[in-house]
Amino acid sequence: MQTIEELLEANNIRVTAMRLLIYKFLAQKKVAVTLSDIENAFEKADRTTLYRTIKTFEEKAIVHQIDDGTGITKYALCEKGCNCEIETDLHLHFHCNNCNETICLTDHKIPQIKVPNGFISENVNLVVKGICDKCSGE
Amino acid sequence: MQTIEELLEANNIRVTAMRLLIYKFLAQKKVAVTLSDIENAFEKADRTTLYRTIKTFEEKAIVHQIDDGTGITKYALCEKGCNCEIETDLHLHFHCNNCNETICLTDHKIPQIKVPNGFISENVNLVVKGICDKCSGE
DNA sequence: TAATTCAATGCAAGGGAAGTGCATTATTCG
DNA sequence: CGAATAATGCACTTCCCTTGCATTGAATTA
Repeated sequence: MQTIEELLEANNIRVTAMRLLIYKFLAQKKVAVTLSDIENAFEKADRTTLYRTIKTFEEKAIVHQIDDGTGITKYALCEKGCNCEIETDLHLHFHCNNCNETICLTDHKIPQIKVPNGFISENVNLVVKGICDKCSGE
Repeated sequence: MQTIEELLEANNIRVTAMRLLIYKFLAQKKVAVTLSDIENAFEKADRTTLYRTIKTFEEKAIVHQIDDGTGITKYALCEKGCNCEIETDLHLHFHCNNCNETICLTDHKIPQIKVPNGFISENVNLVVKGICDKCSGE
């Protein structure tokens, strides 16, 4: 088992108290979060610090960005099955219209998409919108 | 052949000079445009007017909104094959990483996407990113 | 240990896009 | 024509993203 400290160091990210807290917050969350979500969770911290921390995590490929169509960027930890640094990896995200949460479905792959002649597909961003399991089950 | 005036009236949109110009601008553009694009094309007009005109077109279902992941909302005219008022219609858009343009591929349908048990899919937003035909052909 | 260096953090400010309230102008209808 | 309603223009606000710069803190070296 790898500690968070080891994980950060393995990705060339200097370990600080703030970064450990932010990582734990992301890990505990099952859904993708906005910067404001993180901001509300850590009222003591400055927004800029959170912003740059997320950017650092993104550059070091332990976090990836999600655009679910709400207009606000969301972030989620990369998992084992999430090879988002690889361009051909096909992301699938689910956005719930009821609870407004966005979930990363790493084990659901996207089928091959056909594009017209002359077009070169490098990346696919797919967001399915609807009702999530929590909201539909009640 | 239907004139633009007739088309607007058929959709319960009052005909004004501004609206005709904006419609023509959208029709002449092959790609989806941002509000700023329209703003730059009509420097005389106020941004609010353009904003509300697009909103009106959207409500009357002659324009649809596209979220291509750039963070800026884009708009495109609905065509015959574009039944975007129907929730089950599957939009497919192509975003060129080179020229930064977004194209509406109405004749390319999206395959059925499987979601986990308990999830209800209502809508699918799919953006393929890569190089468009113009940029790849040179 | 003390001094130096570089990264992380915090504060302030700016920019862009979306959206709203209200007055003014234009259009439609009686 | 005159009244009512819609469209337009102006001003302003909010929200999110981003950057510059000063300060703090950690690590490295003499």
